Amino acid sequence: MADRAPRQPRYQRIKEYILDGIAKRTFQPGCKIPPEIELAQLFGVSRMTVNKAIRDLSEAGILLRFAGDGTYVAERKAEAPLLDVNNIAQEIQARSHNHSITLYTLRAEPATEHIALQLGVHVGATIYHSLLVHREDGIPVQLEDRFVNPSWAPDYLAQDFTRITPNHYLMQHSPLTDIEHTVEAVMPQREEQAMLEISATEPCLLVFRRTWSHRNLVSFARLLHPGTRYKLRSQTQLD
Amino acid sequence: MADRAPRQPRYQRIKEYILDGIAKRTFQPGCKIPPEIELAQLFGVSRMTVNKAIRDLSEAGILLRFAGDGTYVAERKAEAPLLDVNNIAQEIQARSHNHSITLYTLRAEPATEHIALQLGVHVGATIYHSLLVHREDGIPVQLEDRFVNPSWAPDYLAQDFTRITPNHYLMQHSPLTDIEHTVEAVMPQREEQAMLEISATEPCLLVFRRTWSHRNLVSFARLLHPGTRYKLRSQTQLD
DNA sequence: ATCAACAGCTGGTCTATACAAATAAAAATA
DNA sequence: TATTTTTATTTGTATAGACCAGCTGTTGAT
Repeated sequence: MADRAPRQPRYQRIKEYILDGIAKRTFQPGCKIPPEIELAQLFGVSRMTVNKAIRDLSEAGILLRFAGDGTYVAERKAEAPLLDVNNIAQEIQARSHNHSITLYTLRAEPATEHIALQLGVHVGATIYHSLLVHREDGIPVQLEDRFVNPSWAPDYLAQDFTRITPNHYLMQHSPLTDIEHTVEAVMPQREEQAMLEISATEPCLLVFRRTWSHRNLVSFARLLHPGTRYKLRSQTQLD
Repeated sequence: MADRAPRQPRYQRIKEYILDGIAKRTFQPGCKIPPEIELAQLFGVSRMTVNKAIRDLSEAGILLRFAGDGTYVAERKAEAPLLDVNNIAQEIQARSHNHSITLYTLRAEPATEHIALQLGVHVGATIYHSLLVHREDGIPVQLEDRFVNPSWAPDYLAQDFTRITPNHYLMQHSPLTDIEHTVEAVMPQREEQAMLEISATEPCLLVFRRTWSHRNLVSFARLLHPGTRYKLRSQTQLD
């Protein structure tokens, strides 16, 4: 039991070499990197080992491979897709518009069966609940109905959510490690129509979002957007 | 130009064997699949070839591997990230349901101003247009209205889209390198209601998708999903 | 000048083998 | 019985070599 040193695979060094080269601009986006056989000689490994390293980077979208031609550095990085979607305040500010919040509810409640299931707590356990509307230049663009597990955000109720967003507070206190989204189209309920200042016939985008911090399910949010005022957008580069 | 037969790699057959087993419930979620060496004997290939097949499925989140133990069928369906929502056929098959297509339109047309803008061609240029409905066990789940740049998919009109999906054809002929999505909630038009067999009051998820292959804007699709029959789902692990 | 045939390069796949590392099950020990 | 050690199994990594298919640039013919 002496050597607990986790021996690093050789292909790892090659991956680092490539990634370093990209970071240091030795390998610029769009340029061709040395062929497998050359890297194999350079590192003193077999071609298949180089292949493993390059293939990994290719599957990760960092490199583009063309049989008979060569391997190229991808132009743009794959962005974390839906991350932008969560920070609506940032989004609005990026458009040079004014972001404001109307707070409707902020309190501790017992968890209903549905909420308990989503948050992974027992029915009746105390959870924190916030309900607020995000506005862009005064116009409602998102109804945020959020349930938080008190264990991972004890000071949640003490925050001033007319000044900072729940998302902002949570990000600071329990770093986001996992997100789950589901998106569907729905018709708004009566109270929701009022808070979003829309008609009963306007379809809405409903986004459910659950966020984890190191395996802990921190919060569960229901984000409702008027169909005519909001779009989700994402751009990704694959391989 | 004799052999247009795209020789299929051997590991592909092994992947299909596994995926079939999962679809047919021979390999149920959580159960262990045969070890590499056994599959190698079964298919008469070397272990490394089996390794490639299993590794691919593992990286896709369909299988879970444990050194010294074995390979297991993943419990949760690796839900496609929102961006992967492209392959609706695969999604349906993963649920062990029947996927079918009703084709409404497949023809060449002059590009309207809007389409030209989206596809990056000149107004009036000839583009290919397909309109079809995807069904899950006979029930419409997606209306696919697609416009394709003929330059990157010359044989598009010759395909039998009741058998393969446009997406499948495009993936084979111009590997996907970039995707752009926008998502919004809308009410369906009259004709759309009919094709999706829904009522005029059912909100729909409208997904615009543009796909690139090595910088070339290949296709522009408008995907309409009945709100009550479809959800987008995405799960992201950050770090 | 244009086009077709060819050769060389590059990645894609595959083999047969080998050893390492992790795990589970069996065996030996306290 | 409970714990430790051993063994067998399984995946992970790695090699050297091989052939194929697609791309590019060159050569050669028209």
